[in-house]
Amino acid sequence: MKISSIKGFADILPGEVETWQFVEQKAREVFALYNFSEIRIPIVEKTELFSRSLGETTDIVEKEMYTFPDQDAKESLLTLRPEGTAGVVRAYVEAELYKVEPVRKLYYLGPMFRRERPQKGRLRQFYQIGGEILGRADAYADAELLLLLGEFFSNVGLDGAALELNSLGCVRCRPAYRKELLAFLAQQENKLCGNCRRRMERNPLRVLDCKEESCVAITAGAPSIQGFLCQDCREHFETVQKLLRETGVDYKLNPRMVRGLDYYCRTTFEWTSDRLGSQNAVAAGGRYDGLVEDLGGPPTPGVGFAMGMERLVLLLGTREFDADGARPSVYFVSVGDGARAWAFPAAHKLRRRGISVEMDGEQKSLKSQMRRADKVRARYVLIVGDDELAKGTAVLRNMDNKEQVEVRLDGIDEALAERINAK
RNA sequence: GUGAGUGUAGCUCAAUUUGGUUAGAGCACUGGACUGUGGCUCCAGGGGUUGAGGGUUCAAAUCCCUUCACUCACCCCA
Repeated sequence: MKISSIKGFADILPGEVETWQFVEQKAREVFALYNFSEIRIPIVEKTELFSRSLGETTDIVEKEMYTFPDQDAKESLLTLRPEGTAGVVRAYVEAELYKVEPVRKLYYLGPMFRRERPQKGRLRQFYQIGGEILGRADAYADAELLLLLGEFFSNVGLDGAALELNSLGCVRCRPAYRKELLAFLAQQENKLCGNCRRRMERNPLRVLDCKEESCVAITAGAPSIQGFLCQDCREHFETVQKLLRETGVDYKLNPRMVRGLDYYCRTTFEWTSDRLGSQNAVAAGGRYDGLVEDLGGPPTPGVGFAMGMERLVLLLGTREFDADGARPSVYFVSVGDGARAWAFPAAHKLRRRGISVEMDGEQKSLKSQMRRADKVRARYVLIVGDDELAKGTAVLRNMDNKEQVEVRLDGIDEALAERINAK
């Protein structure tokens, strides 16, 4: 009976993993450029961390988390992290990072878990790269994060992603808007779809995001959050936009954009692509000024984003990345037991000098060993047979230009090292 | 959680409409032509419980039922 991977959990195999490595490397580069430090946090946390930070009534907390009791303490529930921000903030508070330096720019990358029905660009274990700026309330922080993302997308060669912006207001001004919106929706409640009627109770802002045609028509006339922003929120949002314009970042305002997590306030954003099917957000995030305090830290503003790696990889495609690193420098072809006995320790010596060597251990025909060498794209082949061994020589063949020379086995590692490093 | 579509060799697909000998092809793999020299060419070979289980039938990849998996969409999100 074969065992298969479980639904929504995928392997990333050679041929595809190179794209992932490329993306990760570019991400580390851009984070370094903006002075972010990496943080590594656990994959499992207390359930309470997520229910408290994301919001009890969000879909994630209500039905998508992998939650289980710990072995010895049945009362304590654990959860596979469904997102990264909660853990980062928890760590920030727990290690009291704010005491030494309240402003922290952190990034993480790794797997997240949500038990949803898999589809294009959506898995149950999925990977995110995220960045957070903690301790800064100024609009420059928001804009910096957006610039970083734009820079990253251009560095990995992603085009066609569009940025949408909105402001959700803050604890001071959002309630008034919410009330107004609710009053508006209540007037036409019977014309809204069933979903939206449910949304009115949980999160009325979500109704704005409905794709149902009738709902879109109704909400077209709904009051806009923009009109309700308090002075501070309005100025903040205007500054963010001004900074984007000044740095030449294209964006579109989308007053209907709503985020799914309760902790967001003020600036929210989403980078989308129309090539992703229905899960079109490749990166998204926003400000979460109350979160640190909610999790037991001092009042500390924050802003962050998360990016879906499989979605990004989907967009980049498995294009050919320069696989030179995977090319062995030398392939040892040995004919005869004596030759093989010589080849094994010789390969070891070369590898210790930093030269990649592949060898055939099966003593197949010369032809098949050559084919193998060609398949793994070896630069050189060193052919050693018992005849050569007796003479103390070997044949070194350049696989790219077919030139081959006879070389002495004495000091072969030096000779090879020289030749290969010269290349 | 709901709906639809698809499951045949490692991969891409034929044969399913109209049930009928031994389920084919290309690519890939292994070997040979070339007895110690890769790619190209030619030849040969290995590889299948037709996703699984049950049913109908003289006969099932093909028809029916069940189940599983995958995919896409709803929902939601990155």
